[in-house]
Amino acid sequence: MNDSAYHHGDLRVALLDAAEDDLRRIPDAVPSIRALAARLGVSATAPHAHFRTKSDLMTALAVRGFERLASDLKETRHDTPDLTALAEAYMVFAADNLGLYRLMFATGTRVEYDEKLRQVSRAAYDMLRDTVREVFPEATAIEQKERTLAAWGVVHGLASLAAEGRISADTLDDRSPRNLARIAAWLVEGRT
Amino acid sequence: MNDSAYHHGDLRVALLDAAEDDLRRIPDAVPSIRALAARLGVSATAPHAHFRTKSDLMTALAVRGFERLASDLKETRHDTPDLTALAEAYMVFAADNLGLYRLMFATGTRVEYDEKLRQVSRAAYDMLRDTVREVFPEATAIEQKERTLAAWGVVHGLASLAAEGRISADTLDDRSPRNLARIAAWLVEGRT
DNA sequence: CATGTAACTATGCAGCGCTAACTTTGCAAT
DNA sequence: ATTGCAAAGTTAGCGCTGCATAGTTACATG
Repeated sequence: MNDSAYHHGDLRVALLDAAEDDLRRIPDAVPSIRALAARLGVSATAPHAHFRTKSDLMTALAVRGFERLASDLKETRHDTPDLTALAEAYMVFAADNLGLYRLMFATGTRVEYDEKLRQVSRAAYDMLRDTVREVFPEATAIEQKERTLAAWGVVHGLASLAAEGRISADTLDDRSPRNLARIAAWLVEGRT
Repeated sequence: MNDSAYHHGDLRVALLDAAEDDLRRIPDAVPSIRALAARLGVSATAPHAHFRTKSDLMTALAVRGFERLASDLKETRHDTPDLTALAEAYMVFAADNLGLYRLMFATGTRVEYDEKLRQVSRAAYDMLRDTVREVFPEATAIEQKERTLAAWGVVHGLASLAAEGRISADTLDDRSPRNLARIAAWLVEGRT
């Protein structure tokens, strides 16, 4: 609430915003703490007061990512269970937030060590689980579990492959999020 | 062939071996050139004569990874087309070569800029494509393409999620490569 | 008004990738 | 055999990184 040199106001949020902005502009580069600090006009070690390690900053960033992803998924889901629409929202998120999406599933981002992260990533997963349950109401509990996991796998797999540029034009003509979602949902729904 | 201080013998291969060994021992850490050089008893900049940049070293490592993956897949495939067996070989490779597998699909590893890398990763993909074709001989060309991509997506997706520790015990009881492969193949084959 | 604490600065360390200039070695052509 | 040259390796050094430590400032609270 104050713009004097000291006490930036909300450096914590400003750091996350700046990092996310960097990630959006150059998805291939991992933002550096020092560069973020310089950009915000604070000393190189100021961020350390808000994030003990760089990993903590990245985890906080991933948390925001999962919150936004869950929010996006929720928006498409509230009316009627539609696996294709849900998958498309997922693909669009991955494509529109490439750097952030990579970070969310990066090696350094260890779900098991951060309760908040586990919570929000679980929330996104539950969205998918509920939809699968509604699409296959007659399936056994185990089948629903396995189909949910398989659905997550194919959606995340295709999104990741697309994100890393692993799907060549030769492999698939239309590599749009919409088409990738169609293929994923087609497989999960078991059409032939 | 010579162990004098100069002319290590085959520093290039030794670097790749050492890096792979590091990756196997600490899958979460990216090997540093300087540390590799120190371990091999050469100066910090000696590797530069064989790999212009670190990215080049990583790419070469990824190439070896894809060669081994393709070789593993080939071994399971030569007799009869079996999606489950192929998927299991994939899952086992990912689990047994965690660090290397991550590297192969890491952001820095850009298939589009390295002809050799494109070639070997394509070879692994073709293995999957051929099996899908044999399992669904009556499908149209487009359907085969899409099912192959979907199969790759679910196999890679589940392998990645497992590799990053994203599948909790609550989500799936048996997280063994074998069971993950079973689920992936089950989805691809369209059983209900 | 005193004081403690959260937020920030300054300094410095070790490690990183990479460049540049130089030295050693082995091979190949004369 | 000698020479010349390119490949392989060395040393020195730059700029960047994350992080620890110690000191400083500002605000909130008694």
